[in-house]
Amino acid sequence: MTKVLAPKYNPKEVEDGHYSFWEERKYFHSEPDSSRKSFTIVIPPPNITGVLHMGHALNTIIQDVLIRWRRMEGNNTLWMPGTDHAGIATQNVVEKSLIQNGLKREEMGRKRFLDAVWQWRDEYGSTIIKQLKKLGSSCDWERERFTMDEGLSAAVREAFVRLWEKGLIYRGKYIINWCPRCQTALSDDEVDHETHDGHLWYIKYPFRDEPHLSMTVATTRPETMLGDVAVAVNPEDERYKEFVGETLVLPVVGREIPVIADAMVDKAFGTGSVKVTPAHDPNDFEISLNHGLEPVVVMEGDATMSKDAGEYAGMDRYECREALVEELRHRGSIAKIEPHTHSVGHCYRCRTVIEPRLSDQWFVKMKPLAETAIKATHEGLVTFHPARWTKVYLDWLENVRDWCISRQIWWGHQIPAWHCKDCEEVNVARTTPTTCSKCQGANLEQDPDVLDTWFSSALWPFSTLGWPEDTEELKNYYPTNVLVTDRGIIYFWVARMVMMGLEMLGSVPFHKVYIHGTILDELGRKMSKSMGNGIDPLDMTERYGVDAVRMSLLLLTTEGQDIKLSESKFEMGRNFTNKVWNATRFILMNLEGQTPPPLSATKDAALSFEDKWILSRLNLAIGTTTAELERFRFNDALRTIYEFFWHEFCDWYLEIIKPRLYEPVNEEDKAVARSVLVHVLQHTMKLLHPFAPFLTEEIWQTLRENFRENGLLEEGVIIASWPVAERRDRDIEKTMELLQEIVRSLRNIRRNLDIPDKQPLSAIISAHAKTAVQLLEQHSGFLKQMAIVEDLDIGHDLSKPRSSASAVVGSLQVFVPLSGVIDIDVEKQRQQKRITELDSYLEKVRKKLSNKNFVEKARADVVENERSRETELSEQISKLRQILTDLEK
RNA sequence: GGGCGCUUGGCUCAGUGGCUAGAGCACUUGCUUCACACGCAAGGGGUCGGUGGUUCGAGUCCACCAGCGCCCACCA
Repeated sequence: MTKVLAPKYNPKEVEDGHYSFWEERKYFHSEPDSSRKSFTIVIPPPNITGVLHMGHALNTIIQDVLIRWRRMEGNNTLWMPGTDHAGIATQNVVEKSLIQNGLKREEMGRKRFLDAVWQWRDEYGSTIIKQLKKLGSSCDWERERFTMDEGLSAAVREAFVRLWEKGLIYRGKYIINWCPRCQTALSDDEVDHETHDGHLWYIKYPFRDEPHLSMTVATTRPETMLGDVAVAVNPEDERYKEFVGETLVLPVVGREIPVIADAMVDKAFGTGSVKVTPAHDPNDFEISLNHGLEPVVVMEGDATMSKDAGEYAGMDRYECREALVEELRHRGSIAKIEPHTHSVGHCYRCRTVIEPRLSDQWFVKMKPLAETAIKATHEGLVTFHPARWTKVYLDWLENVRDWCISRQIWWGHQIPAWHCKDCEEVNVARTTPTTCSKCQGANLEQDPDVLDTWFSSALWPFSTLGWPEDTEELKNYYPTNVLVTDRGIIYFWVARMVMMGLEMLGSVPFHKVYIHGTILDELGRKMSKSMGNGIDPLDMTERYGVDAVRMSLLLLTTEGQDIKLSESKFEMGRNFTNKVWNATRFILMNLEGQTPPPLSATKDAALSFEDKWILSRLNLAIGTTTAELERFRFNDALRTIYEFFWHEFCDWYLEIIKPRLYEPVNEEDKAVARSVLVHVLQHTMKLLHPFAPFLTEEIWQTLRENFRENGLLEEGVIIASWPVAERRDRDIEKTMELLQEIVRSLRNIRRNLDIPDKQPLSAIISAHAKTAVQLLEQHSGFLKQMAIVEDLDIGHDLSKPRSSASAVVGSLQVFVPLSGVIDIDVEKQRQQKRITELDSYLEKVRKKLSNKNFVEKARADVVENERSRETELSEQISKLRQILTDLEK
């Protein structure tokens, strides 16, 4: 008994069921298997604090398409999932929630706080994973990893120790980026620069020996003058040469500071003389090293002024700025204040203005690592898609600075270094040491800092596969094939993975990097929580269905271009899911519960014209879809299927075969049509499966339920094989094009002359060539049916009946005699318009052909093509002119 | 300051130097036709930001310009 489908596709009814079905069948699971080609993607691990947004959705859907497609192709496919502990972000979130319960991190202590974070993680950390599943992600969930789980933590330690042993990790006192709110160091990449409208304060520093004279320095941060230890000028600067070596007195503070010469000073900026604040500015720190100056720290970690700030101690940095400027103004020390636009660093996690701070930190020496990565990239071992990102990535590697990896937070991988309290030796070890390697003392204390989250992320492609153990997984799945991500983390993540992969395993972690576009709102702005301009992907899946969301996004995904998204875009996908659903419904209804023989059992001779045509087009669609997927052209791949299914299969094939189904000339012909229907449906469902897994699975299973016994579903119960393109028949495709054109021209006449859709026409088609007459006669049934023509007269050089509408199709003429009233003016207008149109084409063609250079230099086939176009166009025009003349009689 | 991307019909976007520049949405007209009004059929609408160049031929390559956007930079 045939299952009757509802007239509308209802995604909600089927989605959950199919997902758990796939999981139960272990459809997503992969085991190492050296006999098969593997295809691996590691997911960009979302933060455990994350909530799914459109960016994740797009990223995930793209990976799922690639994975499902390659799986269907027969690869041993692994999509490795997991989450990232996201050090600072998570610590911030948990701290906030604890504060609501009156709990402060500092009061709780490290151990209790970390317990609370783990608890939070167990409770909320898998939210995003559930959301990824909702989208249909076919990850191997049995292998899910977390950057802080045991195995990955071991990998982090191993990597750290190896780098330390090679001298690629060092510790020291430097100026780093400090977030006063998160109270931790950040790497250069974790600082977002924004342009601010600020001021440039010009402050006069008097000479000690001649207090009525002074040097003027310009600064954007007057409060840091409390920590000034010198004034520097360029050694080449004639204006100041004579002052080098003199002593100035720092206003308000009263400290005596020297005038020094340093090439780092830009003569052209400000006054050409600059205050030197080593503890609070990276350049000044460098200058101080060259000149042996002792830094004066005037600010604490929370951006309040320190005791060395004298009377300003305890004030917030901006409060201090205001008070100090007021004081300077009062004393007459301000020469002038100018408006000044400059860029200000902000913490990428909390937006607080970054403070350069002098402190002890751990660093990775990047140059040697970068060089290896650059080399591997030049050798083509890693390619970017689109290719332009290669340059962005290489530029970063070439100018890379050392990476500050220590963070003064608690949530993360604590640095595997133990400080000996007796001899100050730093013991770096894979396992917790009990005695100092230098003095054998047992007074060891682990470094309190944790590692930058991106340190563990950099190991992700192999730590998730069991490294540093020598696992079967590593042998089978590493290097992975494709990395799919967004341009925002090329430096943070992609480049560092390449470096670490090469350093730890000696090979790149992936061969291709696909960088997809960013999802923007309707106005082209980034979607953000604070602006409230986001579109919630889960809300969209509720309203339109997962497959509709997937297909809509993929139809918008051109190679790497940003996507301006609005809710209405999802209608495109939903409409298509419904179209597919209804075509299936139609097919099932017309199979009447009977099982057609597989197409392979049907003789070619039994196939009719339209059968051969649709099969030829199917083969084209299969080939094109596959080729476009290879190139990461998701929109073109899906558009191919969309076009084929909707505008060829539904619009033409389903329509033309209706009589064969409803009033068949014989049962065999009906059975053949049914076989073709099922064949095309099955193959399109396969092609569509990576894009719309739920819909296609539902249809597949419905077919199976109905035809359990017939061998139509050769792969069993899950869509599991990718179709292979077979031969096309171009002659048939060409004939079809002609027939379609004739049908369209007849429909056009009908509409233009206001003939009701159902009223049958009489039509005459005149051809000059005998072969054309023959061909058309063969297909007269097709024409009659599709254009609703009752009497069709096809013949050699037939003449136009007196009162009739006409059209020229290729070398043919189509006439529709109209016994009743025919509006001559409408018909004349129609013909005139067409003549004008063709005339302009003809003009272009003639222009080309009259160009001697074109005829001589252009490819022969191009010239030949233009020649035949000229002939055809002029013939068409003259026929149309004749028609027009007749009308005027 | 440097780099990159974008500018094609009303809107959102495709478009591998040469098929009459396409699609979805919107629009117009006609259809409650027994798969689908989340539909069917027929249409209207752009000369591809500007200028110059390369070429037999440019939306497609090059240069410059303009507007929009993104990224990078030790702009005291």
